[in-house]
Parts: sequence; structure tokens; C-alpha cells
Amino acid sequence: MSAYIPDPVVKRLPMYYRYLKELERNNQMFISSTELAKLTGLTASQVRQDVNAFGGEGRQGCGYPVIEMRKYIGKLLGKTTVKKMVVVGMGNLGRAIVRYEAFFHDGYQTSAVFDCQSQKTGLKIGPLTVQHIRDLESVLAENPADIAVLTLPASAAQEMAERLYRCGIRGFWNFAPVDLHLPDDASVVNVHLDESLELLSYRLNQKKRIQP
Amino acid sequence: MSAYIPDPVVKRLPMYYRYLKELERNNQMFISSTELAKLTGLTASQVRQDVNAFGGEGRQGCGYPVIEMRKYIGKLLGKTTVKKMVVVGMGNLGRAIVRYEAFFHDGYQTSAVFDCQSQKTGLKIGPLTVQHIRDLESVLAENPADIAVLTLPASAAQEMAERLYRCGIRGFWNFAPVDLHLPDDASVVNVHLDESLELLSYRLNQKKRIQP
DNA sequence: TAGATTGTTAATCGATTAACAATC
DNA sequence: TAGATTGTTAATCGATTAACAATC
Repeated sequence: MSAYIPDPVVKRLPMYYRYLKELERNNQMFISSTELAKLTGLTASQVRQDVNAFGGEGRQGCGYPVIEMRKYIGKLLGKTTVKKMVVVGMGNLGRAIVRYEAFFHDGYQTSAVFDCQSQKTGLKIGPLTVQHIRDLESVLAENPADIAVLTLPASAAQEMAERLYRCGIRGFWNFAPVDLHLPDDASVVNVHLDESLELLSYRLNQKKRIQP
Repeated sequence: MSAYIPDPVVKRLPMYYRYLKELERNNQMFISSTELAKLTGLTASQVRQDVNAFGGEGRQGCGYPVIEMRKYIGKLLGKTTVKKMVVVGMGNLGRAIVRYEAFFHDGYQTSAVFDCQSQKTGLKIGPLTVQHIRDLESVLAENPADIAVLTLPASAAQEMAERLYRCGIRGFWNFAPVDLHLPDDASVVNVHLDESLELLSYRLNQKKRIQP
């Protein structure tokens, strides 16, 4: 279970997890690589290679056990331990993410939210009260967190990330349109919404040129 | 300019665009593949291959012209024509995206926002008024759009996407945790926030196991 | 046992890296 | 001309696909 898994496979794990959850809801006990391939849009061969890469096990002539595999991938994805999060930057997006939380099936818990504007301090966002960023260190010292959600301007992101790193944070969910540079023991996952929309725009243009 | 560009290269275009914009702000006229590689975290060789793949041109002994290349990639990304968007689902995320819009450097214009809850109809989100989803067809017939932003529950996403497709929408920016199935002339880009967070969770777990 | 489907090895494909000649 | 850096060809690497023997 602790062997190295190639990055392309890792990036597909959440998708597999999502479909296995769905199959579990539908009370399907086993799923063949062919069926799973159809659902995910991959080839059956790739599904089998992936399963082998992440250490899953199936039953010949029968397929993969849905519940067992869902649990197994869940463990890989760290679903077994609750992750504490803090959100930095209470703009529209930051607030949406905090409120949205129920969406993220359990396993995540937002423990504090921060903003640098004094006028926002004290504001209630769901069950949490916005705290001033100047109190970041003391709040995190008292109540350490695993993940910081960065929903702040690009210009402030790098510096804030370093500050959060010094507070012990090692996971960064970055919504600011910059690439963060942090020590190797930090993990960063970017959600670059602007780039995502640009990609869609590119594809739209391509299709328009080719199809008609 | 209309030649086929491999997908891995296309996905890096927005990043190149972002760095070139930054260099332009700093009044840097030329950038070498080596420098650009340092910024983006790629190798110089890959940068040169990428540039060749998307049809960019540099000057030997000098590097790539920043402004020209920024404009060129901008054209590829469809920055030259304004894209009209409608947002379907006025939950926290939908509202955040509408308000956030200024963030997306010009080139996008939200023309209408919808929700299926009558109680939300009439609500003002920035300069727009929430319309009931039952009016989708008539609104889009009068004022066609290029892109639909789907910020609604997974259970409703596929059906809504098909309905939007029938209204002439071909670009889908999908925030619902499902994979959409649409005709080939539609383009879908997913923003699966839950999966993104799971990926971070995975990496966090890996590092915890290896580092200490 | 027969049928189905995995697990695994080999073949292919494409992306990245390396090297260097062309040229500004 | 000399130095720098691109453009491009070749080599490597890794991911995906194909094939089939193992086995439930």
C-alpha cells in the first residue's frame, strides 16, 4: 500500500473513487475492467494497469469488488483521517468554499477563516467568525491545521504561503493565479480557474474552426 | 496557426500566457527558453519544443519576443473575441463565480444567471437578476451564449447540459462532480473541486509517510 | 468443465530530454 | 566575428494499448 504510484494513476484515483461510490449506492457488488472503462472513458487495459499500479485486487472471471476497492482507494486518498483546514481570504470565492464545505463528503473540517481587511473581521461565515490575519500565528499555534486554502490576490499568495508554512501547514490548496514555491515537504494543488476557462475557450475556438 | 497542437502543450498555454503577461508588465522585451523554463518549472528543451508545437517564433541568440508571443498565445486562447456566458445554479459557488468575474481578465461576459428555486428568482447578483430556469430557452433564444457554467447538483447536471446544448451552447464549464456526455461538437472542461482536494489529501499522506 | 475476466508481459505510441547544427 | 540561443533531429523515457496465459 505504500509503494510508489505514478502520477497519472494518482490523478485518476479520485475519479475511480467517485464511480465506485456510485456503484456502491446502486448496490453493485462487482465491476469488471470493461464496465469501469466504459464509465470512466478509459480502456479496459488501462483500468487493469491502474488497479495493479495502486495495489488493488480483483477476482478473475468476476471483476473487482466494489466496496472493498472503494475503501481501499479511500484509504489511499486519506479519507480515514479528518483534515483540518484554514481558509485565507474571505472574498466571494473564499466564502463560497467555506459554505460549500458540506459538499466535500466528510473528511474535511474548516477550523478558522482569515482576512486582512479589518472590516471583515468578526463577520460570521456559517459557524465560523472571520479573524484578522494578524492573529494567524497564535490561532494556528493553538489549533494546528493540515491544509490552507488560499483564496487571496496573486500578489499576496507567495508571502502568505511561506507564513503558513512556518505555522506548520504543509498542504496548500491554491486558488491564486500564481505558482507557489515552497520547501519539498509541502504539497500544493492548484485550482487555476482563469486557466481552466482559457482552456475551454481554446477548445471552443478549435471546434468552431473544424466542425462547420 | 490552425495546425493541430498536442493536448499536453495546449494545457500549458494558459501558464505560458500568464508568465508572458507578467514579463510584459515588467517591460522585459525578450525571454530565453532557459529563463522561461526556470519560471515555469519545465526544461528549456521542452519550452522550445512547445513553442515550435504551437507555432511561436523566436530569434536565435536573443530569445522569444514577449509581447508578440503573449499576443500570439492570446489569439490561440480565443482572447480576441468576447465569450458570452450563462451561469446555471445560484448556490454559493455560482454566486461567487458571477461576482468574481472581474478577475477573469476581459474576454468573458456573463449575460444571464439561472436557478430552479423560485425563491431565488429576482435576486440581484451584481448587475444581473436571477432568472428562473424555466425561462432558459426563451432567454437564450433572444440572447445566445457561448459558454454555460454549471454550478448545480450532480444529479441535475447531465440533463441540464443537454438542455443547454439544445439551446445552442457548445462550451461547458462544469463544476458538478460528474462527467458529462454530450455530442462531439461540444467542449467540456471540468473543475472537480472535490477531486482536487482529494489529490492534495493523497499527496499530504504520502509526504507524511516518507519525510519523517 | 466452460466462460469470463483478471494479472502480466510485450508492443506501441507519444512526450520529454539531450544534442548540436543553424543563425541571429 | 564571437557568443548566445533558437530550431530541429535523435535518443530516451514512460504511459497506454494489445495480447494472452493464469485462474476464479
